[in-house]
Amino acid sequence: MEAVSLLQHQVEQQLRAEGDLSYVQFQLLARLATSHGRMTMTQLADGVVYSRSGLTYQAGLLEEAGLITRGRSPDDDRATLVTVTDKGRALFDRVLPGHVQVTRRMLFDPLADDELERLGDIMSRVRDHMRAQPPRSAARGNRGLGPAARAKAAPRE
Amino acid sequence: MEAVSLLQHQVEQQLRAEGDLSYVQFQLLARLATSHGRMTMTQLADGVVYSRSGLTYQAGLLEEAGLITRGRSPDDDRATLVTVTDKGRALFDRVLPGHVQVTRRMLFDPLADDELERLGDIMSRVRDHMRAQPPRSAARGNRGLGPAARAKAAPRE
DNA sequence: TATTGTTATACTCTATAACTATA
DNA sequence: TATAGTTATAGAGTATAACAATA
Repeated sequence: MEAVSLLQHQVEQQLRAEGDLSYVQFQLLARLATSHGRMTMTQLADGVVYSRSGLTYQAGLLEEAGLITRGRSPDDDRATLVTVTDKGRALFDRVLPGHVQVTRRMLFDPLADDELERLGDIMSRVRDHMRAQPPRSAARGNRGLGPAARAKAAPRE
Repeated sequence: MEAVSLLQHQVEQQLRAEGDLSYVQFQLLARLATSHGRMTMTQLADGVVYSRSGLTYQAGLLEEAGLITRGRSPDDDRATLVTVTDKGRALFDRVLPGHVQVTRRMLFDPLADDELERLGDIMSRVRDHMRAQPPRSAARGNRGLGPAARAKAAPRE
């Protein structure tokens, strides 16, 4: 966990310094820039964010910054389709090399090839296992964000 | 990173539900409960927190909750010695089993013994490597919290 | 001069609940 | 009745800068 914390911190520093992005924002941008077309908010949220309102907030920031666009879906009038703008793509492209560099320097460099491969295998399996875990509290009004979101627990007080 | 995110989220849920603790607070408590005597704020911060004020804030919460005590160090009048109270130890003991259970269920269960061992080896080495990395911006007024803290970058604006 | 720690402050982010609108 | 998304709001947490006190 300490290694992860150090990595996350460094990654966030780089993203903030070179693109004024949080890691969550970078992930959202990466999803959109990597995918072909548009995505709904729900699709976009999956695995990145644990509440709907959290995504709305982040999407609001990204839209305000001109990195994404939101519009009604023609298929489903309830859904919002999110698209990366050229500016968004440009920012992603501008930030990505530094991100790769940090990741490499911090995580990949000290590992031998077979170790890195093994790490990937292990963590992929762990991820799949976690996604398949039944949520602890399957509270109502809290569905539609995938397994990760559904794992959200009861209110604090 | 997704696996880590899912794990962290579940761990935080458990700690919040069973002990009303954040993960940072749990880590601080764990350090103190595990160590024999008292620790200075600086020692306590190492590897857990990235700013002095952040630790002061968290220590304030823990003290207010009666989980720790802060007092002047006899050796160094600048330093603050932090001690776990009985209540703090009790809370840690109460929360720990659930923490172990979550960790086991989410992370350990899907792995074979040798895989878990390998994961430990790999991540330990990664951690050591990261700790040894030279900070990107060795800004002044930002020392004394160990390598992790020193990695802190320039102000945002 | 450097280090330890605190405080004031500003800001980011997250989450719950309530709500609108569509399927 | 369920789902998609937004809004209002409250609260937790973090970090910078300025500061006081000691080494």
